[in-house]
Amino acid sequence: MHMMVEAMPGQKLYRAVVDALRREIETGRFAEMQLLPAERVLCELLDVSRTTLRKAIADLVVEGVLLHRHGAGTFIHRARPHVDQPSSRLTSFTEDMRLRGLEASSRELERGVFLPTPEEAMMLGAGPNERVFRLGRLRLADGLPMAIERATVPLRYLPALDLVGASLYEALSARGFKPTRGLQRLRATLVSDVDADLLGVARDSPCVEFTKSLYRADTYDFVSELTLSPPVRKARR
Amino acid sequence: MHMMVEAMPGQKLYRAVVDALRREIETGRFAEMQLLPAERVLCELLDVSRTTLRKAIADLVVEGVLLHRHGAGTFIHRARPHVDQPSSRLTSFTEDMRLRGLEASSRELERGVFLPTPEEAMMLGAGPNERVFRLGRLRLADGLPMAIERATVPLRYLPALDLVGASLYEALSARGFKPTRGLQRLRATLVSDVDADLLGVARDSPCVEFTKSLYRADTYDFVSELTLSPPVRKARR
DNA sequence: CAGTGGTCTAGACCACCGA
DNA sequence: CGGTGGTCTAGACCACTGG
Repeated sequence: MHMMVEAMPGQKLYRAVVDALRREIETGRFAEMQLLPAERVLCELLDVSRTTLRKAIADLVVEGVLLHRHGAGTFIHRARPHVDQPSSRLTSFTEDMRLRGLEASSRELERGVFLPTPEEAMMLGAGPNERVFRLGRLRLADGLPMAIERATVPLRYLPALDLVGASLYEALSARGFKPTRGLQRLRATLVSDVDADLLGVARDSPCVEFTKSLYRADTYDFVSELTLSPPVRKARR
Repeated sequence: MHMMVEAMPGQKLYRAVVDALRREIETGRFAEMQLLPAERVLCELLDVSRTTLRKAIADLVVEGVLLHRHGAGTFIHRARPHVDQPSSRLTSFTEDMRLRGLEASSRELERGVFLPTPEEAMMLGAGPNERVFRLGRLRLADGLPMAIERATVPLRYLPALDLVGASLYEALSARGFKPTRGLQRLRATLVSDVDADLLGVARDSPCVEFTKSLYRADTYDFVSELTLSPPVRKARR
């Protein structure tokens, strides 16, 4: 009856529970169900403590798979409106441009392994000596520079570097890391000299800086993007 | 020696611990410190179980106040680059415009208590009968419509409605809810008929829809914003 | 009211960091 | 190695939901 939640050595029990629950919800005996069995029932089924079970459930709630309702029960979040692919943002530039009738392209600016800047170390929660992978791209629409995308991610989350192709997110996904939640800022700022040259605008031009921090479970990485207040040329339809 | 963490009746103990820690970090005996005392030490100081203490610490980590480092300790996140006021986004329109040399203004479109749409109910994790407060504003720059901001928040997170002034975030903060993390989407879309009229553009004009979901701890609310691909008139400096 | 999730406790052991 | 945070347990009581 155990529903089998044996944690492989080195694996955390609650992660095994997360997997087990996800499995049962998607294709197992909880498929078709809208309401998860009560926690105390699940504890017996899975043979884990309630604390462990709740830790697992909490993860799935953050993921958007489950939904708590205090005195009512834990619900399975079917038909979620925001299933957004984790990669949707990084690929969306192309999509955005396409919908405006512009052709998107990009030029790689920087790619490699570095020591994090103090700011990065703080944002990533990484040690000052823990190396990070950095990828910077200039984004163009119909050949016109539109944005600069930068992504920095602690090395430990990445597979072999030569496997990192155009999409950093694919590489992350391959390792099982799917950034799904984020903290973001959007604010006016002044474009730096170097960035100004790249974008082909006068330095100190007003710009919108968009910084997005993605994190997953207990850790996170971040993506920063600098978008020029559009050099929109002509109305398009 | 207790450092006084008595939870008022009806208040959760770990919230009291959160407050106590925040106080000590900002102006108390942990000011100047970079490394928080060990958890087992804090447990004795505060006279709470380690579980409760960790729950409190976890909240502060989510808030960006503290930072975990496994075998090393729990650090105080001083000089955070992203201290963003929770209200920064909602007020940032004004700031953005100011930096571009434009004068920002706004017109209130909608304000009141409603039943949530099914989509909202799902996003907010609210019951279909739980009422929500909704606030919509048209944002203008030098009198020109630039964006539509909408915010929806479950009523239970708000104080008396007549206390909700121009800033929904201030009202939330007053109740101790500080949305600090978010999931966001940014995508190209077509502006709806009504919105098109409001913005004074032809319907089906290309637009960028920015949807931001803010959540706090175990629940969340959301803010949605629609920004017109700028009707930029003339270069400004 | 019975049943649910939410909080809290005390204690044990594991995994990691740094000197 | 000692000290730190991370996981896990078993059990208790509180707070809310719904019929």
